[in-house]
Amino acid sequence: MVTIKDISKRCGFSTSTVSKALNNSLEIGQETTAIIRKTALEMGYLPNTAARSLKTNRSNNLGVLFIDEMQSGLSHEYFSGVINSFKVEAERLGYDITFISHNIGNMQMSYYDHSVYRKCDGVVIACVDFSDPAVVELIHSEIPTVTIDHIFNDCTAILSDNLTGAKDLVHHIYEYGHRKIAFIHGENTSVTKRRLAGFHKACDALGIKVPDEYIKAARYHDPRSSGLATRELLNLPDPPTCIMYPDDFSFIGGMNEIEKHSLTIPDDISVVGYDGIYLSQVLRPKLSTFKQNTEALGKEAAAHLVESIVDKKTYLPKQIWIAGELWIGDSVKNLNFE
Amino acid sequence: MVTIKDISKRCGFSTSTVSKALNNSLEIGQETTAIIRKTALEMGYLPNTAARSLKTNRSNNLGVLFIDEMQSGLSHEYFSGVINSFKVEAERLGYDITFISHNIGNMQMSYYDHSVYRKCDGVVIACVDFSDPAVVELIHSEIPTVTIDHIFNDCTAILSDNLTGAKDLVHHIYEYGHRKIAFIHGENTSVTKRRLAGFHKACDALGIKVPDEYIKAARYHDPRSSGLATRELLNLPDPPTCIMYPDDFSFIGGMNEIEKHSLTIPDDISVVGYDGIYLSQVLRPKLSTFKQNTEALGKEAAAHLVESIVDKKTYLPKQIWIAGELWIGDSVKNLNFE
DNA sequence: TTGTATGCGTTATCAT
DNA sequence: ATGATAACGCATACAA
Repeated sequence: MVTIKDISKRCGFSTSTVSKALNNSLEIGQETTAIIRKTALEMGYLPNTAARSLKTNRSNNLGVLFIDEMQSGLSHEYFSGVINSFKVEAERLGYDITFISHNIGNMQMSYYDHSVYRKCDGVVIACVDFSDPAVVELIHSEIPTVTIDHIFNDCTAILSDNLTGAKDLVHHIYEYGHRKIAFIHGENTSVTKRRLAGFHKACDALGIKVPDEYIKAARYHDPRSSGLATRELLNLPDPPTCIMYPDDFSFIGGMNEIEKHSLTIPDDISVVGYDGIYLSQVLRPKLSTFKQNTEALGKEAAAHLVESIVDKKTYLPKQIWIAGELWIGDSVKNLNFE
Repeated sequence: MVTIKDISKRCGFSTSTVSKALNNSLEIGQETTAIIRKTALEMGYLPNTAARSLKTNRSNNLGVLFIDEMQSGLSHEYFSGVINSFKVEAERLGYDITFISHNIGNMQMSYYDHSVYRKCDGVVIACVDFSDPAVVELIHSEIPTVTIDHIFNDCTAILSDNLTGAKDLVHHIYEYGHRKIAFIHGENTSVTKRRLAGFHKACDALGIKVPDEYIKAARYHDPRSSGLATRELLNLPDPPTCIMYPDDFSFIGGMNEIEKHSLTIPDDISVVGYDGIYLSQVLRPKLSTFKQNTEALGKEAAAHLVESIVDKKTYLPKQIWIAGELWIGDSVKNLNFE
């Protein structure tokens, strides 16, 4: 391990001069800086992050906290898309990422503790249940945080535009002639609230009456609960002609249930998903869905988190809305040509 | 931040005693240890990883290096499955994970440099192209490494049993009456070599002759190239009755091509995938495939990597083979009842 | 503009 | 069994 001391010896400047030069300090003469940087490069110098971190209390490390209730981990395509994009942007900005979780070894610790333990300069939080006290503790701590899809006071939020998403879907379905639209929603989170609001707003605007029994609760990313909800909807005396699902993945549960009823999509029943995961585009019929821009979500999250770290004194929390895109597939029957 | 010093003051023992007690050193009396650990807990002490790492040259941090040529990142379900399982086991053993990559900020560094920079105690490597010199450099360095699906001398390898996988698929296809089996394979890696070997061995054993034009090269996780290969196969004067794909994901390219030819799976053409990703099970017809045990792969990788770190002196590199499982779907037509 | 000295929090060596 | 002290590599306050 070549250290600042080694460089210092090699080129005859003191360690502090070397240190300053390597940090592009303006105190040091240009020529000196050049020499020092050159020898550092030649010697293959790498800063010792531990020493630097000990001294500066910064780690160039960003924490990533994500938990979904289904424990899908990285196989949750929406989250993994966001995280991957977050990682790319974080690395571009000079940060590594560390996953934050409860238990490390036999140490039980809170998310906050883990973040402190790893000296994360900031943490991005994406999860379904933002009411978890451990999550709240972290958000209200002195550690800069950015949330995905949830608004906290004094914390920047990167938000997928769920209101518009739900609206756009309803409008699309309406344009195809449907008037009996059911909505299976996920856990009662702010995401769900906004989607429900978008759904009802659009229905109101279009003059569609939605019977209470057309609104069913299920869970995100859980085909089973969406399957059950689907069954209830199909068994209704006056069933809907189109079902909106919590997400593309959950729709699979509905799909199986629809198959069991010997119904065909979209001829007997229309459906739409949400997310625009890869799967949605290779199913037959292709699923109509609302594509969330995971790439932009992750990138913005990293950019704002880093900004809030660097400009800690002046940074003001923001809410960044990320637009999505309606993807029209073949899962909604066009009733206009009947 | 509560430090050892704070604990030392509070309970009247020296910092070194406290340090030893917290590390369960046998030098310290049981009673003393108990007192110290209790106050540490009360005060909410968390070790400072930077200081510890600076002193011990260990970080309790494992590097994860994964690169696929298609840049799919975490959306590559096979890798993300392995990594997620790796992460879970690593955390259980007291390690955090850090992603290793080339550029961090404006620093260009090799994978090895990055691993050193982050003081990784060990690195797990999963990628398509193990011939990359930067990967080889890391593997041959003093940093303990474990590879996934590739064997290097003096480096533990966790290997999915691709030979058996290909064999099992061929046998299944054969049992369903097929004799004209084509194989679209991925890049020329050791994984591909083993699958090809398994394919040919099985065909030989079953007395199947495989014309050269039934073997097509494509790329893993790349629907486009598999689509092209599929087209070539379908346009053959004597086309195969069953096509084996590099992986489930790539199969989608073949599926589209088959659709374009107005052929139906499995009535006109049978297919099998590889991997057993979620997608394969919700396609209609359900894809017959070989499920790789990503969970076991990740877990074993973490366990062996940690073992090689802890028992650095005595550890001997191993090769761990992980069995998979044939998943029979509906994508291979049973010709026996024709 | 450059150099000297100090301390971040921890562990390890050595002495008691 | 416990304590004093040094050192890990770096950044910085201060001196020159």
